[in-house]
Amino acid sequence: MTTGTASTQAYEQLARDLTVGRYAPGSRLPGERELATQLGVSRATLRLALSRLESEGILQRSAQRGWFVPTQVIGEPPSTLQSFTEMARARGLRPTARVIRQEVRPAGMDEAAKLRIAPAAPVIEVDRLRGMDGTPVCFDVVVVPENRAAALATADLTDASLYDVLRERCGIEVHRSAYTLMAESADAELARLLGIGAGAPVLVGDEIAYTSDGTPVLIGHNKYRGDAYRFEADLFRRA
Amino acid sequence: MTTGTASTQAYEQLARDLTVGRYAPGSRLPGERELATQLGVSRATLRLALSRLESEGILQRSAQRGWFVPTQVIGEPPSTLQSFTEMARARGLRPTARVIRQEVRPAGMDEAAKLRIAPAAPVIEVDRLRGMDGTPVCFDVVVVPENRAAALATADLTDASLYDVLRERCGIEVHRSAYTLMAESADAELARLLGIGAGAPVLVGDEIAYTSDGTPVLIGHNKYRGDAYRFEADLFRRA
DNA sequence: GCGTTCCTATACCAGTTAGTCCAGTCCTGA
DNA sequence: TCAGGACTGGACTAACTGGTATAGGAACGC
Repeated sequence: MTTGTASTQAYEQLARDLTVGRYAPGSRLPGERELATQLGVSRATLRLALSRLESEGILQRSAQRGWFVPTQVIGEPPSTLQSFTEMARARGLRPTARVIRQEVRPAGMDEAAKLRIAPAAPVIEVDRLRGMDGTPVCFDVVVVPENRAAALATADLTDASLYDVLRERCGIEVHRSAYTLMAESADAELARLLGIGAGAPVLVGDEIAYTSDGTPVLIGHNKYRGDAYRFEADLFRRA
Repeated sequence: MTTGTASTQAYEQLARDLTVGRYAPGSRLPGERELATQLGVSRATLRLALSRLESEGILQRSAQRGWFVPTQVIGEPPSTLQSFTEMARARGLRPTARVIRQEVRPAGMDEAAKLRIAPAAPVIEVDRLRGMDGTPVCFDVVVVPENRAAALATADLTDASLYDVLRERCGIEVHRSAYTLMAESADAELARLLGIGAGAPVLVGDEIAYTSDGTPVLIGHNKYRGDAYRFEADLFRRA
């Protein structure tokens, strides 16, 4: 006989069976009761071995369904709206933002149409230079109706997430954004702000953000350094 | 697997698919039997998830007919996968495509990884110059595993929709694509093909397309003229 | 002696599965 | 116009699943 406790032996036997390919990836193992009988241990002991295999990622449990051999496939994230701030943090970088302009002014005709407000109704415009770890990456213009987000006019938006401010200070929860992306060349002013050469490629994103009831609440216009930013999304094909 | 019961997982998966626009508003979902298979749960479990979605107003049931996505009052179409061909037709333009290269070659290391095939396994590469009404708009490289789409190697892809050919000739239905977009400058060769100046901005899209069971079937690399193409998508914020 | 640790055995619970049967809906072809 | 077949969701059952709790036996160190 071998050495070790019964649960360790069961663990090792299962690990062997799995590496040897006794159970196909994606398949379900026999039930705990049957497996325990096969291995000659009690169910409680078997479960210790199974839990150990799960903690090592060799097995996956699914309550009331069974134990499964993992498939190598990892699920990709669905297309999701991620703010610049969140994106930077997800990459372990510190998001920064320098406010260049922050003022209340009358809405232009197309802005009013997009935001479904009266022409020349007051809007707040915030221009910011956004970066990661201090390096400028994006020039960002945001326009919000003043009657919906008055607090934004005076809030300190330096290094802050605008989405966070909208949610916490104005009670506005962005749910969906219609995005348009295109490639342009940087003009002299933008090139200076982003620290790139004039004519360098920039990724231009236009956004209209909506709350969950479909009300437009924000117009965004972002110009990203072409060499420092990517845009990712999942798209679905209709059945 | 993640956490929670199977029915909760099915519920969450369906909710994700719905917010992300996998099923169009007003459309019918696949039958319960097929949907259960797709989600890897039994029909009874699926029905728990469906009932929960119904109680939240996310789905509507119609006995003996099917499950329907409620039509939204407001809102533009959600992010949906639209081929170049479809996009051109939707704008009343005639999509064109000139085949520049069409060959079978061994897959590179990263291609093999993305397509989950063996390194150096044969793949079909198709390079095309695509346009609308004859004006070149996009240089398009597509890589597909040869064992899944042998017919593609010999098909005439001039002015054809590659997605259509994949579906009709190879039985491959693209369901989801992971997209990455960035801005670059055109090099001399690309500038010549697209008829733009060297250094002009181009919108570069990288795509990995999957079937409904999550198998990667296609790598796409598209370079669009910055002044002739926009990319549109709807993004959703996680609940 | 005692307590600890590991193991066995048993029982019950809520969730899940696969299967069957039914009635209503829809499409197609005579 | 009508009949039939294919498909739909609705409802139900029996068997099975892992999750949990319980009680008791066996080996070991002190």
